[in-house]
Amino acid sequence: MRQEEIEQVRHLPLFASMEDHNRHELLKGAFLQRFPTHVELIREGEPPDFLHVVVEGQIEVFSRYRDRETTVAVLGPGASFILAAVVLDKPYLKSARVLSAGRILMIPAETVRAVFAQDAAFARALTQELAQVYRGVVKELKNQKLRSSLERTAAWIIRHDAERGDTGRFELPFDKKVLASRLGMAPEVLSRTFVTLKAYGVKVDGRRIEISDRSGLTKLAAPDSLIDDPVT
Amino acid sequence: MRQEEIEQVRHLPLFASMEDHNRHELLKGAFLQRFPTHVELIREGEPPDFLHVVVEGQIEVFSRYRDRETTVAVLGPGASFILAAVVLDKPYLKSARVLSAGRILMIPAETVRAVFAQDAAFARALTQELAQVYRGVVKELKNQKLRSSLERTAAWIIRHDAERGDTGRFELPFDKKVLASRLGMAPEVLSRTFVTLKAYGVKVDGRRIEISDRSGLTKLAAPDSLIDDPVT
DNA sequence: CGAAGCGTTGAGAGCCGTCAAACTACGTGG
DNA sequence: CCACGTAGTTTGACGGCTCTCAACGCTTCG
Repeated sequence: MRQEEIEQVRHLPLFASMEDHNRHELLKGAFLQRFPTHVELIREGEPPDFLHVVVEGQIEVFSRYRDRETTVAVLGPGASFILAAVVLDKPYLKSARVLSAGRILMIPAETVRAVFAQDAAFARALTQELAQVYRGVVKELKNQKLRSSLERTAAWIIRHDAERGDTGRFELPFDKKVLASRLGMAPEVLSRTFVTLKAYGVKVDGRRIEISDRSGLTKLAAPDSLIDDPVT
Repeated sequence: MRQEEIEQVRHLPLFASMEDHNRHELLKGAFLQRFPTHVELIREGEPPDFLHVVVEGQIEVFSRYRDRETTVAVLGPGASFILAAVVLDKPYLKSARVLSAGRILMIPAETVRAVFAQDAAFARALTQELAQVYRGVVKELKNQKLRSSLERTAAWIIRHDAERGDTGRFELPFDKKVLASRLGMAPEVLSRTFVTLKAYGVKVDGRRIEISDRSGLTKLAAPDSLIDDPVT
């Protein structure tokens, strides 16, 4: 990795507090790799070779079972993935593919574990990172088990709007097909859900979403900070 | 805590590798408390006060939303819970109640964070523990999103039988009501699912389960180590 | 221009939840 | 020891949610 590239990633929470020479150790064996759309970066069941960090672009994390497939998450810059598999040296539980082209920082799994064993600050950063993502999955599990498709969709719209500054209008960051899978429903169901949401003041035109009756939508979704809030 | 009680918990993976004086520090402020059935130990939304470790008995971890409720996990001896909330000092995402009476080790959250900041071995143990439970929730999310009720129930039976030594017969460890919630369905649905499973050689009599056609059941459930295997 | 993929819509079926009633198991108090 | 109440479980009826299959329009791209 070039010095300039290291500068781009050293401020990520995962690396920020660690000792300089350990960060150097960690990053000197790393690659910053470009990937085109559709490439499958990792495949569930395989042993972990690299810790991946999204630097640019969008990554879809998904999982297969029989002939089905579901999207677990869509990651943007700053997010790392398959950290737990790397730490425990156990097979990936999820696959990942490039949704929109970008660059991925890849750190050899062996190096991550070695530095983890040496650098206490890094170990603590990993703990915090894992605690964070753990809570994220728990929220997603609650979202799935406790809400209907309509509620999940409404809640997603409110949350996504909030992340974009509560302007009441935004563009879908990826295909509806992916959103449907992410929300745990068939594409046809999402399509019909959008139709239903018209009555709640949600206008959908292609990728453009507009919220005209926030209170009605909020009443429908019943947002809950213990499910929807990304920071709590 | 008495010395004798400390002996009972010091060998848990969470405490095994840490320095003696830090373990002492951690445990000296801890309580080993008895709780009767039905008591609600923690309530989602509240700030974390103690790290809880099950020493004896059964704990149901669940979550509420609107007038609904779902069981996230049922924990037995050796399991800790709400570790992530304690580490990050953020509100509990889940509630917990006593399913069958027992004893809980309660370590003040403040102490956990203090020792975490001091003892590198403890920090690493936390990382591993969190990585482990993280993977557990991911598997559960896949289980929910990728399988039908029938498949989840069949897979649960196979897995639970395997944990008991593949004898082909075992007793439900808790009420069917709880199992239904754990598996993500209404009690009535579980009841009907058991009826359907008769055709696959599963006999249900009260709490007694018997598997007579393992291959048929396996074909139905399509067990997947990346969903069902507790150690992978 | 044609092919391929996405999104929408319709039709139909199956899965799942709710409500209600009846039955069972269990523990408590008389 | 029995009567009773409570909670868990089962069953039926019903409706709604969600999935699948299929057809069609639209956009994109080679």
